[in-house]
Formats: sequence, C-alpha cells, structure tokens
Amino acid sequence: MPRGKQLTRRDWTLAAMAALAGSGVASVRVERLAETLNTSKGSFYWHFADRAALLEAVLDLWEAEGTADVIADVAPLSDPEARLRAVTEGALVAKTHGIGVAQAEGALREWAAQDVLVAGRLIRVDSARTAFLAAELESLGHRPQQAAHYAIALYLALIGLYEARRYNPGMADDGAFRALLELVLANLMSRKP
Amino acid sequence: MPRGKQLTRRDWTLAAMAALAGSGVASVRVERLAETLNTSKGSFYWHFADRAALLEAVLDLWEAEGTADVIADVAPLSDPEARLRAVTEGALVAKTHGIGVAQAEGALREWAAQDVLVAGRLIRVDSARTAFLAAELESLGHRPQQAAHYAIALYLALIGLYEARRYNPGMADDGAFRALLELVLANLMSRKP
DNA sequence: CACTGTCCATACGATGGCGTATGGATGTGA
DNA sequence: TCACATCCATACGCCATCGTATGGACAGTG
Repeated sequence: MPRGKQLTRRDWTLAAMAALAGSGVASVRVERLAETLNTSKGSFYWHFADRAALLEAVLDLWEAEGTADVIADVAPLSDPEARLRAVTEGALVAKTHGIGVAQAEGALREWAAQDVLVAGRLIRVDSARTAFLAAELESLGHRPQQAAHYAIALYLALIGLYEARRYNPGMADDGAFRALLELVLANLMSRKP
Repeated sequence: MPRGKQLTRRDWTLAAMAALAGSGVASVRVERLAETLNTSKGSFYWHFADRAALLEAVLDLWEAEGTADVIADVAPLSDPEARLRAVTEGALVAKTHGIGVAQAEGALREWAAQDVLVAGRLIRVDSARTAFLAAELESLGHRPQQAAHYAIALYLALIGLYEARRYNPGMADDGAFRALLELVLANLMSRKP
C-alpha cells in the first residue's frame, strides 16, 4: 500500500498541466517533470505508458475539472441577465488547481492548432459555451441570429482576453470585456418592447 | 554573381514564416526548411548565423510587411466610420506572401507567450492598433474611456477570431465580429445628440 | 589559364529527449 | 521469515536537431 510520499498518476497529471499552462505543450517533457517532482523517469513510465498518455490525461482532467463548472454554478440563478453576468465574471477569475484559466486555455488552444484531437475536444467545449450564451441572450429577447452572433462575439473577446493575458497584461483589461457585455445587454434592453 | 537558382536570406525567411504560421515556432527547424527548399544546412548557415537570427529575421519581416499597412491603407478615407469599417474588413482578409493573418498572428502570439522579446514587439503593434481604433471611436463622439474600452474589446474579439480560425473554423464566423462592430457603431449613433 | 570569392553539400561531434531494461527498495500477506 | 507486488532509480540505445568544419562547384577577374 502507499506509504506517504509516493507519487500518483494525478500528481504527474497536475504537474504536466502546470507546465502546459506555463510554457505550452512542447514544454511538458517527462524528464523535466521528473526533476520538478524530485523523482525519475522510472516513476513516470510506471504510471503512464508514454508521453501521449500523459497528455491525454491532462486533457481529461481539464475537461472534467476545468469546464462546465462555471455554467453549472450559475444555473440556480433565476434571472438570465444575472446568469450572464455571473458566468462572465466567473470566466474572468476561474482557476483550476492554482492555474489560471487564461494560461491553461491559451496553451490549450495553441495545442489545438496543431493537434486535431485536441481541437475536437475544444470545439465541443466551445460549442457548449456559446450555446449557453446564445440561449441566455435569446431568452432576454434577442432574435436567434443576433443572439448567436453576440454570443460568439463575446466568446471570441474572451478568448482574445485569455490570449492577451499571456503576453500583454496591459491590454488584458477586464474592464474592456465587461464594457462589451454591458453594451450587448444595453442594446438588448433597448429592443425590449 | 548569382546564377539563377540560388537562395537568398529572404527565401529562407519566407519559408520560416510559412512554417511558423503553419505549425508554430517549434516547427521552424533548419534541416526541415532545408528539405522544403531542396537544399542543405550548409546554405542556411551561410546566410544566417544561427536559428535565432532566422527567427529575428522573421519578426522583422512580419513587422515590416505584415503590419501598419492596413491602417495606412485606410488613412485617405475621410469618414472615421468608413475607416473603421475598412480597417476591420482588411483585418479579416489580410494576407502576407500568401499567408493568412490569422495563422501568422496566432502563431506569433503563441510565440510571444514564451519569449519576452517577441512579446515586446507584439505589444507595440497592439498598442498602435488599439490606439487607432480608440481615436476613431473617440472622433465619432465617444468619451475617451468608452472609446478605449470598445477599441480594446473589438481588438480582443479580433484576436479571438484569429485564434479560433486556427482550430475551429466553424466558430470563426466573420459575421459575429461584424455584428459586434455594428453594435459598437449603433450604440455610438444613439449617443449622438 | 590559374585565382579568388560566393554559395552549397556532407560528414561530424554534441545535446537533449523518448522509451526500455533491469535491478533495488519497501511494504504486505502467507 | 519468505515470497510477492508496488513503486522508483539508473543505465542504455535510439533519434532529431543544432552548429561546425571542410571541401567542392561555379562564376568572374587578372
């Protein structure tokens, strides 16, 4: 049985996730991680078949714990507008195991640009999120077409914000994103009969 | 003297840029490029000191030929709103030497996230662009604070669009971005006395 | 025709990363 | 205690890539 300071699959996966968020997929290397975890490759190859298995575990972990929670958390709120505000605020500050969303998702999208399987997973997540946004906007009175457009536009701005945070903290101004949301909501109001 | 089929520094730089846009910085490797160009490393190391010099040349080329042109092209237009529309349309379709902006800038931002020098250059470009957008919005009647916010928000959405195009063509809907611009402009109009 | 400078091909050593193999350490159960 | 399973350390072979070194091909020049 485990005797305290032994490493688990999860430990390796979390370390890999941190490396991914910090410096991109290319930087998650098994010997590097071993050094970080004060152990050796031997441990790694006992827990994982190969590097690809580790990366898949990272994806699984992210999809399981870094996703859908934000939406689920705001579901109990009754007001669509309140849900929209809450979900966007959540998206701005979310963290998973001490890793900021911006870093994690930025690295993930970079990865997706070079790996179809990763792209597939991200597309699923993107669809769910934009669908949620569109539904809320529609329930607030927007026409389906407009709702879909604004939902995607808001989400694109969020992606841009995540991306900008990785290299240009100055431009990664949450205020700009919030102003955009307010603009969409204000336009919405004015269209209400 | 040159005898026809000789390679130039520029040839190597363009090939590197294509590789960068296609599969990220990590994929621009000298032996790979040599193969692509049907030549050998010997040629490369005659034209460049090392790989870093090539990457710097890529940055220089991008900053010289893939930047500021869009803004310069619309300068002659007299109407600020027309300039805004023209510049955003330009940003959606721009290409440099057959390479789409989305691919190029996406890869560039990924790179900037891991290299401070690249980040510095990108930040300069970002600043110029958002300053232009903000100035136009302001000249259309927005208050400075709002203009700055919307300028950044629009630019973030553009970055997000570039990013999305790299892995999720379905979401990379230009219509959403255009709708966002229209929204900003419409809101602008309604505030006009 | 040599001679020289420009541009490229090839062979080489060095480095770093992956995955395997093998043995050691430590705890558990018979 | 002994056998076995779990978990890790170390050494190895392999491959890709970088950068260097060295010589060859070819054009112009004296």
